[in-house]
Parts: sequence; structure tokens; C-alpha cells
Amino acid sequence: MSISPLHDWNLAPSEAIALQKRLASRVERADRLEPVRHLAGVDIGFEQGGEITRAAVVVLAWPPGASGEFEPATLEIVEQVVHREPTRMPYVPGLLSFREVPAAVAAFDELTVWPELVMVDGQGIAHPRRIGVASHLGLWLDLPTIGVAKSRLCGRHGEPGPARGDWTPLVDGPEDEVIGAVLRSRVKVKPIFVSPGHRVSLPTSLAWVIRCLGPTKLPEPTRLADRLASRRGRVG
DNA sequence: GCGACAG
DNA sequence: ATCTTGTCGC
Repeated sequence: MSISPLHDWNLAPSEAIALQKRLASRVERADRLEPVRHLAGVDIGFEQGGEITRAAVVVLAWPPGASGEFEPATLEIVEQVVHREPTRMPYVPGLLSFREVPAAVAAFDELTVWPELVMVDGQGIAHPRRIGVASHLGLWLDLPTIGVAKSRLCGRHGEPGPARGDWTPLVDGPEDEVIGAVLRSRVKVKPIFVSPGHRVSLPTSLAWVIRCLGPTKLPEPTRLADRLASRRGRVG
């Protein structure tokens, strides 16, 4: 499957910021998704001191199947791809997408099964210019995306309740605009930050992340991609 | 000028 | 993100 490029990725910081401001208006915050049959998780890892970028995509079947009587539902892995390429940009807070999206898009290019929804390791609109890596990737792939981050980039929030599934809004700006949710995905564990990426609302984003929660703090799509990208899990 | 700062 | 030993808990 080929994806048409929308711009050149080797930009100076000021140019990247200007581009984000233009692209932000194209990010859709209302639900516009097809029935989900395949869900994907994406994450990027690095090798050789950061010289090599590893993009991992894991495609899971939906709905989940029961692994057996009294066993929890399991998300079956339909396909996995690992794409390696030279790293092109350093990490700059707020400009993460310019470093990670190219490799992620290349990995999606190798998929034979196209998902209807994607969970990305990082922020969606919970970003200074409302276009984090999840939103940016969604724009490029023209797919609904949800951002699932392990820590905060911007915004204010209170402490979510102690129960699994408890959450509190993440707000930002002078008007306290709601840009995401701080979700307690596991009891007694630091919460995760969920935000709409592209073509998905916050309620829908939260619903999907919660229904994909497995035994660990991260939802299964992101957890599996994380494992693959950091070469802990199976080989690519 | 002084912090804060996804991965 | 990645580099890394030991340690706490189910």
C-alpha cells in the first residue's frame, strides 16, 4: 500500500512549528471511523545509540476471542512489522512526530492488513499546537488514531481516582480546553495520558483504551508494539 | 529571566 | 528513547 507524502520531513525547528500550525487545522476531533475489525498499535525504538530508528506496528483482530472458559478475552495478533532506517532528527519536545512518523509510515507501508483504528505511543491533541505524534500520524495515514502516552507533555490535571478506569480531564490554555484524559489503567500505578489523535473524540478514545486494557498499565496494542520496538519481544 | 519538556 | 544492578512483591 502506498501513502502519498504531504511534506518533506527534514525541516528546521521553526519551519516544523509553522507546519504544525497549518496541519493542526486538518486534525479532526469528531468521530469518523469505520467498524473496527483490525486495531493496530505503533511504537518507535532506537538502536546503536540512536543511530537507527525501529518502527514497530502490531495489528490485532477485533473483537477479541476467548482463549478458553473462564479465561480473559485475548486480542489475536494478525500481523507484525518492524521497519529499520537511519534516524533523521534528534528528539525535540513538541516536535517528536518529525523524528518518528516517517519510520512509522514506512512500517505501515509494509502491512498487508489495513487497520481501521490505530493507537500510538505518545500524545494526540494533548500538544502545545494540538498536533502530537498520534494526530500527525493519523493525518498521514488518513486513519483514526488515539494517543496513549506514559507521561505529560502539556496541560493541567488533578489526580485520578484509585480504581482501574478512573480518570480526570487534562486541560490546557486560558479557557481550560479539554485536550485529553489522565487514566488510571492499573491500581497503584502512575496513570497514562489518553488523547484524541485524528477522527476520534475523547469519549471514544477513552472507551477504546479501556476496553483494550490487559494485565499491564498500557493497552494491549501499544504494549505489544512497545515490546517489539524495543526488541524485548519476538524478533522482527 | 526561570522552569517544563511525549519519546 | 537508551544505558543498567539490585530489589520488592505476587
